[in-house]
Amino acid sequence: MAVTSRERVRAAAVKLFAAKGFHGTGIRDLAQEAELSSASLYHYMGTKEDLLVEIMTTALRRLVDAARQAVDEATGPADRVRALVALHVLAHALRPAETRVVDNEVDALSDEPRDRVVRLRDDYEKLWSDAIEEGVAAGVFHTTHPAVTRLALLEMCNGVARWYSPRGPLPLDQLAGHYTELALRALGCACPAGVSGSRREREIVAKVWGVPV
Amino acid sequence: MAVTSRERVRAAAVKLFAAKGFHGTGIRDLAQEAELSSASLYHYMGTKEDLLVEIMTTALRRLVDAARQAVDEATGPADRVRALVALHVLAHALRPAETRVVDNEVDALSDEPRDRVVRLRDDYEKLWSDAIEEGVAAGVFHTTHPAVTRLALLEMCNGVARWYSPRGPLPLDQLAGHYTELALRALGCACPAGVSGSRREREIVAKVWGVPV
Amino acid sequence: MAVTSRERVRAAAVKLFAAKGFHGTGIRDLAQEAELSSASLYHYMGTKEDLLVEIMTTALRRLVDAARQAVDEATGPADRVRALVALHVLAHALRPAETRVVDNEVDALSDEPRDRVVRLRDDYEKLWSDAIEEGVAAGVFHTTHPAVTRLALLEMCNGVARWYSPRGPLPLDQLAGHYTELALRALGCACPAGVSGSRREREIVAKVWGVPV
Amino acid sequence: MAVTSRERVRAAAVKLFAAKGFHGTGIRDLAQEAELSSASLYHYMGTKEDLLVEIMTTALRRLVDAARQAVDEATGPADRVRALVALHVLAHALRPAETRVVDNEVDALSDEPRDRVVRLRDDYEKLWSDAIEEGVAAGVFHTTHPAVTRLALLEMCNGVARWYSPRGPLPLDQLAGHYTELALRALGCACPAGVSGSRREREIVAKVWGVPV
DNA sequence: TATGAATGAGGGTTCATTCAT
DNA sequence: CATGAATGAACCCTCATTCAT
Repeated sequence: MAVTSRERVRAAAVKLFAAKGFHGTGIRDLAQEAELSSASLYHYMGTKEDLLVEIMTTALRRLVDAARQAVDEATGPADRVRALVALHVLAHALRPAETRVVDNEVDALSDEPRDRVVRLRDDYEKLWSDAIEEGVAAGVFHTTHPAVTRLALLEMCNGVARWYSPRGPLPLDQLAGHYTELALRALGCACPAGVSGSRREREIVAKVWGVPV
Repeated sequence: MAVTSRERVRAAAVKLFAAKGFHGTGIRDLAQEAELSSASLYHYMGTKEDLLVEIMTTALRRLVDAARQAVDEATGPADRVRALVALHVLAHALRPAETRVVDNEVDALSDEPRDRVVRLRDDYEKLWSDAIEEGVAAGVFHTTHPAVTRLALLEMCNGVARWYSPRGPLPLDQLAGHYTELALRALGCACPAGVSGSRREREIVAKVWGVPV
Repeated sequence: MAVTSRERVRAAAVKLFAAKGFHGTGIRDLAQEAELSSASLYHYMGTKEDLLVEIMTTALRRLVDAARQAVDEATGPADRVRALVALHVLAHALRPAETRVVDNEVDALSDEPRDRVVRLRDDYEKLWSDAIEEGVAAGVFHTTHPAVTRLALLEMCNGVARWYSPRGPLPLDQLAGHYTELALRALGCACPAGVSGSRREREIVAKVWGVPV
Repeated sequence: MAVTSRERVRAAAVKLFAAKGFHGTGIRDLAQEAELSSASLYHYMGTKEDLLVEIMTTALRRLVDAARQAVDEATGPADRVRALVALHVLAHALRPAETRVVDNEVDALSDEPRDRVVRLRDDYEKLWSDAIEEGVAAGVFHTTHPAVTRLALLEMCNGVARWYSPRGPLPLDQLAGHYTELALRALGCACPAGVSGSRREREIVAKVWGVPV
């Protein structure tokens, strides 16, 4: 059950990149947080940027995997958006550090890895636009600028990683439910009453992120 | 109507802090962008952090001023929220650099200036919470967690600064109108149809930011 | 008549690269020798390698310039070789540091600058092979492998930079004369008696290197 | 006839020290070349410098041993110099890596081992000066500065290690013969015609270096 | 025999900042 | 007003080396 040095390095990077930004985090900060010498860090990583890339791609791949699964299981566009929102919010609430890094540090990447990361993010957002457009086509959603709405909803949900605290008054499932309601309302959906909870998405998050949620 | 060096320095900082972050921007980058030597910069600024503080407080003060004015002129909670959203979106669309700095670089500040900035931001958000709570009390809005809703809407609108382009297909007033609609819907307001446009907010933005909008 | 910092940096590099090799010389060594902080070095140089490249190309260009001039003025192959040898020996005796860097540190260069340096060296050696081949064709020299002989003679003369001391017993002109004799003998030239001294080459060296020789 | 790890380490060091210099070669480079981990290297060597010392002293001892043998067998000063030159050239042509390390990396040694190495080199050069001075005394050689001539000839022959390739057009014995001729001519010896080939020296080299030459 | 883990020291380079001119 | 010169501290990263396994 030992925590390996490798894991400590990664955890330190996630924590500090989220808290102080990539450029605001020094190698010595990472070393101190990981309880290693700065030279030892380099047994477990390539460059500092490699570490960032690994964190971002892993996080994004998990998000994509989870979202694909949730979308596949959902029935109809409303439920699909509900699932996407719930998943996104839960992921941001439970993994705020990783998700903040993903949301804030894209500009810190150099060209090649940024392209790769952006491509992954595009894959993810495609799931959202498909669901939204499908709902619009089906007459379930009513929004004049679906692409803008998608961006607005995504940003709205991203914010959760910035302020949510598990020690706060709002239980996770209510948080997810609230955001789901906000999103579906914003989409002009008459359906909020009929949509289910977010139990299934919690399972997916727990499984994909491999933690006891 | 010459542009002073002081203005060029400030503009350079706004642009680069927005694009690469405070820690990602070097004094030499600023100097190059401002077409000055790095030593000359120090005739127009204190430390690099002073520059950041000045940018953030100015931007926030303008936002607060504009918002107060808009709120004062508005009639009823729905119109108040509409005005706040429109103003916020317009400001983020027209001043994406300043607003991105405000939204992303708070963590780069040291304790004392951060407190001041956070206090300003709290002043601003207070206008939002007041409007929302008033609407809830009046039975115009229906949301179970007004505070969460406020955060969600603010983040949603912040996103505009990340992607809006004046060269895109969406005119500014439609952008503002769309976000207004999303927000009021999310608030469970039956009123969207009855709310006016965003002409008045454009005037305020133009005046407060002192630019031909 | 002040010595500028820039000159001190260059002089330090020439001295230390010659004494300890490029890889054996640290930036901090250079700084100490130049009586500057290591950060200040970077006002006067690009990278450490840039400094090496500049030293090598300057030295080689001077050698080529001087040699071309000497060759042009010389009369006949024997005198041409005599002039080349005398010039080479004088340059290596008077500028041992620069010439040792040129002779020993080519491998320390990365691909692109190495190619440039090698091309310059080839230009220089071409003057030698032309003179030798001309002499062979004219029946003045007798050597079965002119190319090998050229390499042998060049290496022979390079050695001067490794051991010659102005405080030693051998005056410069005798040094040059001796090497001239060795070279012409090795070339199977019956002429040594008839060739002049090295006064003209000393003038050229003095002029090209810009020093009171 | 397996190649031991110890031998692989030594061979790697010889190759890399010759190609990139002592300071230009890292422990990790050696490990990679020897196909071992960098920690494992230390089973077969002391410090990196110990490795260099061992390589240099071995090479120099072999050179001294071979030269002594060649000198003992030679008859008269001309044949003695011929043998020394042939041996030196053959050794440098066949063992370019070792000889380049000996010729170029003396400055990389710290004081104590450098003294030892220099002493060995002096032993070797003594054989040359003895032969030359003997020849001068006997009236066989004619050179006004025998010590300078010795240095010139040694450097001339060292150069072979820098450029000779067994895949080139010049057979080894002709190479040796050519350098022999150059040397004896430079020494003002009327004898070149009468001197024998370099077969015996090839045998010595083969035996002392323990390889199929 | 062999290596993964670990590190203090140092590598080259850039940082934000000051100051004399 | 403007800057070249200058620097201590820090940057990311690699160095040669040790040691428990």
